[in-house]
Amino acid sequence: MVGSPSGQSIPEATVSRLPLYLRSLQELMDEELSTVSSERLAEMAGVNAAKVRKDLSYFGSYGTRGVGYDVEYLLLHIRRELGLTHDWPCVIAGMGNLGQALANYGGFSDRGFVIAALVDANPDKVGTTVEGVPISHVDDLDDLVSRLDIHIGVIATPAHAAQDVADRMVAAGVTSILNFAPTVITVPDGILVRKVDLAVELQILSFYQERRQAGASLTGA
Amino acid sequence: MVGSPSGQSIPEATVSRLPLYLRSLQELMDEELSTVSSERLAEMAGVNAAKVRKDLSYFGSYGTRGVGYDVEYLLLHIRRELGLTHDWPCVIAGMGNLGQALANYGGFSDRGFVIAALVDANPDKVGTTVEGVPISHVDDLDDLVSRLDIHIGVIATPAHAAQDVADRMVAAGVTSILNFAPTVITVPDGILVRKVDLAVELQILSFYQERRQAGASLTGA
DNA sequence: GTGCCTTTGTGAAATTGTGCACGAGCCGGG
DNA sequence: CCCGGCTCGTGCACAATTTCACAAAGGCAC
Repeated sequence: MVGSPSGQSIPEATVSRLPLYLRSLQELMDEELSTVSSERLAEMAGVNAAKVRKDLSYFGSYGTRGVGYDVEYLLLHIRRELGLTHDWPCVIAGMGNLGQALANYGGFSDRGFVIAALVDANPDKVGTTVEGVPISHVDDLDDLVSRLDIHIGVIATPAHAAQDVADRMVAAGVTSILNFAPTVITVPDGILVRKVDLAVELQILSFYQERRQAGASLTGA
Repeated sequence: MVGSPSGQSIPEATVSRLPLYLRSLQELMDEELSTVSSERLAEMAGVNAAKVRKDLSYFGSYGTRGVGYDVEYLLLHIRRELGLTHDWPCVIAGMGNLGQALANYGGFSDRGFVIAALVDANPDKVGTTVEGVPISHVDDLDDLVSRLDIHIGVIATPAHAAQDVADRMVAAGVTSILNFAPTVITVPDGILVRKVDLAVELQILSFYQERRQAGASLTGA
C-alpha cells in the first residue's frame, strides 16, 4: 500500500499543501535551480521539512538521497497530481465587486484556470464584457456549461442568491464549486464544494488580536 | 479548569468555526427565533451537532437542556469572544484589482472591519479615492497606522511586494496581517499572519475533480 | 410532585495530522 | 574500492480533532 503511486488515499492535509509546493517549485525553476532539498522547499512553502518529505512520499519516491528532489521532475509530477496539465475552463456567477475582481485577477489564468464565462442576474450587466469575456444572463448557464465543457463554477453572488445559483450550476453540469458567498450551500452527493469567506479570516485575526490585548493588559502595565 | 469562561485554551479549530456560528445566529435573530438547538445550529453552519456543543462548551455552559441555546445571549457572547464588540480599523495595501475589490466589498464593514486607510506604491493612484477612502502612499503607513490606531493590515499586493509591505506594516505597529498575496511572508514573533490564496482553493478542487474523472473512467464505461 | 420527552455537556474512543529520529542510499574524493 | 557527508524515506510516539454515546437536567402535562 505504501509508496504505490496514485494510491487512493492522499491525506486531505497533504492535498492542501500541494499548491504551496507547486508555487515554490515554480520559483525554483525561475531561479534555474535543478535540485532542491526538503529543507529548502519547506522553508519556501512555510512548513516543516519532515512534512514535506512525508507529503511527497505519498506519491512515491522521487527524491535522491544525498541530493534532494529534481525540481523539474517534481514540478511536473505535482502538476499532474493536481490535474493542472491542462487548463480548466471556469464560470463565475455574480458580477458585483467581488466577481469583477475575480474575473480581473490574473492569479487564476496564470495557474490554468481560464475564465470561460461570466453570468449575472442583472440584465443591465448582461452584454458588457470583463477582460474580454462577455457577461451572460444566468439563465444561459446550461448552454454555457455544456458548450464550453465547464466543470468548475465560482459563486461570487450575495449570500441570498448563492443557493439558487449553486442549484443551477449543478443542474447545468458543474461538479466542483468554489463558494465566496458567506453562506452554506447544499449540493447533491458527488458535487464538491469549497468555501472561502473573506470576512471569516478577519474575524479569526480579531479573536487572537483581542485575546492578545486582554492578555497584555493582565501581564503588562 | 473545565467550564471556566475565558480559559486560555480554545482550540484553533474551534476558533475558526466561531464566525460560522456567529453568522448563523445573526440569521436566526433576523427570523426572530429566541432559542436554537445544537442540531439546528449545526445544520445552518454546515457542521456536526456534537461539534457545536463541544465548541460552545469551551466558553462555559450557556445552553438549557431540553431547550437549546438562547440566540441573543449566545450571539452576544460569541461576538464578545471574537472581539467584535467594537469596530476594527484596517488598512489595505495594494490597490490593484484585488485591493480595490476588497475595499469595495461590503462584507467587511458589515462585520465590524472598517477600511480606515488604503495605500499603494504607485504615485498615480495616490490621491484618488475608493468608497470615499483616499489612497495614500505606502510611505505614509507609519503615520496612518499610529494616527488611526490600526492593528490589522491586509496585503493585496503582487507577490514580489508582499514581504516589503509586511515589514513596513509591522514597523508601523500592525500586529495582525491578512495576506492575499500568493507568497509566504515572514514576520517577527508576536505578529499574527493568516493567508488566503484564492488560486489554492481552485487547485484543490482541481485535484479532486481530476481524481474523480480518473476514477470514473475506471469504474464507469 | 411525578414521569416523560428533549437536548445539553462531556468522558472516552477513534481518527487524523505532526514531528522526531534514525536507517538506507547516493555522491564525491582519495 | 572505500569512506565520510549529506539527504531521503519512514516507523513511531505524540498531539489535535472529531465523533460517539450516554448520564444529567430542564420543561411540560397531568
